[in-house]
Amino acid sequence: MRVATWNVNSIRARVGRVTEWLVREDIDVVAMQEIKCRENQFPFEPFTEAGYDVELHGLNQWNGVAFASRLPMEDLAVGFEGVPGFGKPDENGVLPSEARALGVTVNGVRLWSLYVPNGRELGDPHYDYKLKWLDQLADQTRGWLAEHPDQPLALMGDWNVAPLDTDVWDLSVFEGATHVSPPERAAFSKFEAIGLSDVVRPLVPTGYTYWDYKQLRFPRNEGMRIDFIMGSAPFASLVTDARIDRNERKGTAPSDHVPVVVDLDLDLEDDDRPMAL
DNA sequence: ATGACTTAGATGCTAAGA
Repeated sequence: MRVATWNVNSIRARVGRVTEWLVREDIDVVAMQEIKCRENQFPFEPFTEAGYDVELHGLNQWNGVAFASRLPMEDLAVGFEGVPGFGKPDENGVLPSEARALGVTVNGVRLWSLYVPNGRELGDPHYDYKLKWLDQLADQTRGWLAEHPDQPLALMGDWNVAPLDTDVWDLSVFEGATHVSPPERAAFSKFEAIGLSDVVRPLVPTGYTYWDYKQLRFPRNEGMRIDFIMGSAPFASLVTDARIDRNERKGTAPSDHVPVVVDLDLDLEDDDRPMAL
């Protein structure tokens, strides 16, 4: 099973590129972020024609997460329990919830499409929101892992954190900026502490997943590695290959992020399982 | 010159991205 994650930066502006890529690259399931539309605006037809079903969570022109899959998707989860909100409180003091998390199960593998809040600037309310959002996600994931210790799980998406100094092209540019600050990196490392690991990094040690549209960042290869597939131990044991599709940053009207892909061998798990028939 | 892209909506501007 070939699984991918891709911040598409508006599915309506990119649907041709995305569906052509899915077919060309033989992708079974893709988690998308920043679809930037509601369900009644989503371009379903090109996906259907390409053989993919779509599940999505989109509230307005901001954020929005989705899955496209040519295998059956089950157990849809919109957001996660206790997900923090952001913005103007309603009459009950409740902050609006944003469309940043969607879960599905495919072939018994639990998958999440995640769009972690950007944070904007250190000290900005959005920065605190980002840290709380990650903390709550980690807490929920820890509980889920305890309840389903043998089921493969992957948290996939745009994490908006560069965990290593080498995940940005020039650390000095990021002094006092988001994405590299110690609290953000601590929030990211909490996922490793509960048993997840970046399943792509061992197979693809270098390379970025995002380049800003401005200032010739892509031609100069001044990018950031911020899109990750964080897998549980049972998920990691299925991974046979991984890649970052840098070519998708080229050509006409690209997203500013590129797809991250992993290949899973679902039979491998059965062979390795001591209690297998 | 405090901006150099790109997107969507409330469009001829603003907000947001990272």
